[in-house]
Amino acid sequence: MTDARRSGAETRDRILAVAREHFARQGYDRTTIRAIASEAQIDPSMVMRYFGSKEELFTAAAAIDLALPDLTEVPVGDVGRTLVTHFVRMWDSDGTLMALLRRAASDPAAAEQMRSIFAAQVARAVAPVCPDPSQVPRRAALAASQLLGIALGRYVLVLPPIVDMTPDEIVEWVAPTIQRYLAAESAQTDQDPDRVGSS
Amino acid sequence: MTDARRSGAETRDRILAVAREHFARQGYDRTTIRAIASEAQIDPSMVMRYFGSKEELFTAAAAIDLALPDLTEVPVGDVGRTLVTHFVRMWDSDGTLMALLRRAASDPAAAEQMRSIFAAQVARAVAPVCPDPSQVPRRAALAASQLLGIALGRYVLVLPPIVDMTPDEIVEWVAPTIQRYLAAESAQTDQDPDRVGSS
DNA sequence: CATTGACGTCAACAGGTGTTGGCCTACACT
DNA sequence: AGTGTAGGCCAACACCTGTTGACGTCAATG
Repeated sequence: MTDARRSGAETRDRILAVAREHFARQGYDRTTIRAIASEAQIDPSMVMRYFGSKEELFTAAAAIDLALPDLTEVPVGDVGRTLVTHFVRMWDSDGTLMALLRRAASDPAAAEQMRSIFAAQVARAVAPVCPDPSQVPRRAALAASQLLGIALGRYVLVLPPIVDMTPDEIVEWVAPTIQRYLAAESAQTDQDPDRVGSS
Repeated sequence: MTDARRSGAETRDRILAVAREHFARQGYDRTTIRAIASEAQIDPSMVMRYFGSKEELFTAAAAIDLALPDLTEVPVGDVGRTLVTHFVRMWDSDGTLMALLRRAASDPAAAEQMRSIFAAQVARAVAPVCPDPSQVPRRAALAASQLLGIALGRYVLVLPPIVDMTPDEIVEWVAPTIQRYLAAESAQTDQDPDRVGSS
């Protein structure tokens, strides 16, 4: 009857989109294949046929490209601001990273995925602005901790004061932190307080 | 047979202890009543009798007292350092907070619990050191975001660079951030009046 | 002694889960 | 035409989950 035959690759994409949204909103465990299939107007078995298993579906849905800007082309003093702006924008437009973060909270495999993203993308992008190459991982991790902390508060815990902040306000407050973690000469000293916050 | 009759309140505590550990390690969904009961050497139904439901068991296991120090008795400049030290020590000694954090990642009720802990304990403790009372929630939330971000990186995601840091090193790097969020005159300036670089 | 009540076990229910295999149908190709 | 194949649905399997109720059994209490 109503067969509504569809293109195949098209439904595959539709499943992926719905899956991303569900994973991002409810986390891995509470997301069911049946729910995804239902919302994608398809039979659950089709999800299996396309992706093999729930595990593989998640992996496919959580493939992430942070699309980090080339920091060598950014004035050194603007690195913090640039990164915070980038991440806030990314979180607001795509729930994929949130999905991964949620799952990482209770699944070691997803945590491993986050670690590899961190190492391959964040640490790499951030390297050129750190004073001491040997401290790149540490500085990158500190910056990541603050950025993820904001994401946690804003999208997962929904802490009202953070949710109420505009993207610009977040940038204003957090950028100096990232700037210090990445570019300060040492833990305790700021790099050049007089120049922070130009604009 | 081997009845090994026990004191009651004692087994209740045992269940609670095992539950805390499981919730902290695996999160809420992946923790099963059966597993808890098994490790506590008891029948699953006893867990229900003592706590009513898995939900209530979690609530009982996640009752948290942050035991925050009285910041009015701490030199203003040491507030950041004091708080970071306190939290790092707390995370290392008790997994309860981690259990709650993990669950909050996928369960709105646990997130709500975190919000109330935040409002009742963090915001309250932090209030006296903020310059502008109206900004207390925002400043407290920013501080919380950084502290939770570190917890996330160190205990949940297990980012090597953060795990490798000693508690003292974490304090060294993070304390200035907390200090600025709580006590700085504005987002962009450090608290030291001499360094306020106005244009 | 008898009875009560707390501590504990056992077995089962009811529902939801990922996953599988069989079957149907429309389209493209020979 | 006939045929293969990809897209799709249905029903079921096997398993695990929280939860429940009936049933023991020991100790203390009247």
